[in-house]
Amino acid sequence: MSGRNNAVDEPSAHSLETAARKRSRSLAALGYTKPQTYEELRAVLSSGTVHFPKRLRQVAIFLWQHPSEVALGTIAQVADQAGVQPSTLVRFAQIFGYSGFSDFQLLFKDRMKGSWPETQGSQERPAEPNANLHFLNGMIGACQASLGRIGNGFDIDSFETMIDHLAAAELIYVIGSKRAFPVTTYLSLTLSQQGVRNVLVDNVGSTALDQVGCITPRDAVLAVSFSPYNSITPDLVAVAHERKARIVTITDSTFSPLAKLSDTWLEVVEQDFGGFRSLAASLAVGMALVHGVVAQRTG
Amino acid sequence: MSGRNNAVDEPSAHSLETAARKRSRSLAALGYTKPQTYEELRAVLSSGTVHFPKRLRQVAIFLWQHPSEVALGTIAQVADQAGVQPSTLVRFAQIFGYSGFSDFQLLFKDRMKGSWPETQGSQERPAEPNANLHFLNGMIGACQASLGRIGNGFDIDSFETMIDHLAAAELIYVIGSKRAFPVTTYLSLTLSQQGVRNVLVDNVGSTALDQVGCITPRDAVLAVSFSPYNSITPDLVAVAHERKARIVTITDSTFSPLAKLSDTWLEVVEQDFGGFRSLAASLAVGMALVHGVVAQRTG
DNA sequence: GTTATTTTCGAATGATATTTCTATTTTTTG
DNA sequence: CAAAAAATAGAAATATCATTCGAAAATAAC
Repeated sequence: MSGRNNAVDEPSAHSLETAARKRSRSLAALGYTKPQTYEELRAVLSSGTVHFPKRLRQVAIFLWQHPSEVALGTIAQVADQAGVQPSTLVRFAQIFGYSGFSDFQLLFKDRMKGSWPETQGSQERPAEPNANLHFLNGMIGACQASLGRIGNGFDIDSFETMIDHLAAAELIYVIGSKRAFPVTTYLSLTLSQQGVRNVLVDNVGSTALDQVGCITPRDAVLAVSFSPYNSITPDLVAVAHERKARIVTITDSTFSPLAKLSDTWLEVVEQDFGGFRSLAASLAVGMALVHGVVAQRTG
Repeated sequence: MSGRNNAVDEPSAHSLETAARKRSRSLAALGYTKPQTYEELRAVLSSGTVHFPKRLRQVAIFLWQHPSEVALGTIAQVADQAGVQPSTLVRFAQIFGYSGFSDFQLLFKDRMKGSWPETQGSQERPAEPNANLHFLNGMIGACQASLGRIGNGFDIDSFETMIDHLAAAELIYVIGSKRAFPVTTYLSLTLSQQGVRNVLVDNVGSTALDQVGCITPRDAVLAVSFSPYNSITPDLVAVAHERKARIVTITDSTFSPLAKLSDTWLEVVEQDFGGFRSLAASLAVGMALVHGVVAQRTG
């Protein structure tokens, strides 16, 4: 784990000379550039252009077959499993132009995270010329990742139950603050456009508590809340709970104070990029809820 | 990464005594057994039986939402991302009966090793029997399509110019109604959180016209508008235009009345599914704008 | 409002992991 | 077959990491 930040690949006059003299052990001197991603590494390995001696070949094969072990393990563990010395792994990494194993291992870790190289380390990104564009792409990635995750362990039963509750309600109260507010805004608008009567509890004029004070047991609450759960939303939902309304919730973890107040809740985890969080998944799920309610009422 | 192999859980006479004396902070003494797998841990966390103080709750939420970061990172990296001290992570692990973070981290690593190789292929979506689920998938598809289209013919120059205008403004007015309102809400919130002063023109109390009446030539307007363009937004932007403010716009066609009023505008086309329209692309682009403005102002 | 308890923070410490270096073995070349 | 070059293993050194501990802050109880 000791990633050093020493500058490595400046071919000084001396190193060039040395390289020439000893017929260069490093690929860099052969015109190769060090792979920046796991895929690039794989491509190089499979190209067959490089011929390794026994132990290094052993390493290459192991990396190829057990990438996750490399990502998760320490150098000692990996070396052990591959049947070589730790130093052999370091040599291998250095042949590809990395400062050492830690540096090399980041390829495998990044691959597993499936996300961008987490702007840790001091390496600049030469591929993306424009910083703003890079952020845009990152944001798009975060949105798509959030959307993609909806499928994993999606609780269909809860989803259906939520639709039932909302469809059966006399009046739907839509509650959410801060980051959740854009979501509730859109849900409320869409509900209204579809002819489903609803109240958006927006706390304009600080009247939210009075509004929820009108809730009856025949009503339902659609609450949206994300961590950190320090907004007014839990308080409002608590009131609704006391007044015996049905409560359905979209939130991002079981630790949401709303989870225990709700009749049914659905977990939707949004990804962020550089601290800016996506809302795509919550909006999609919310829209689907609205659609389901409309379908059930009219069908 | 320092996984110790010290035998841990032999409850010596002394440790039992100690535990009893200080009313035991660990769950083990409460009859819990330490979770052996990631799923068990998740179950315990979600059971809601454990009540954590602030920082520990923060940890729990982070673990819940970013398991892969925990598996791949060092304690310092994880702590940093979760916004707590490294020692807090150790405490957390110890509450569950582990000797320390390394031990605890093995849960996450094991779970990653198991889940990666198998379930990553292209699994087909088994013809959705459920109508509601079908709609959800359609909605997700619409969002992803919208996001995917951003790349095609994206006008980088306009994008940059918009950032310039907004960054140079004394005060930013954010305007958008109906479907665009969720977008402007989120943009305004994020701007404020980043320390960029802005006014969200929400027309509460029908004061929008009066608000834009205060615009000066040193201000900028960030307008968002989609077809049909029958909202109040064009009127408001027209006023801003008369008052000589810089106007930048996100809209969905050249026919938008805002196009001709704007100094710069960007086309973002959202796809819809069954009449329910995505906002994902607009949000992503909007976030990127905000990020750019912040970067330019602070950089 | 005060006291007692729990929780958090941050620096010091102890342990582990990674890298470097050198002697030795293996391979290649003349 | 001998000599030179390259590759390897293993141990020592160094950087990094995880953990502990005491003081300070926050919280809860009285």
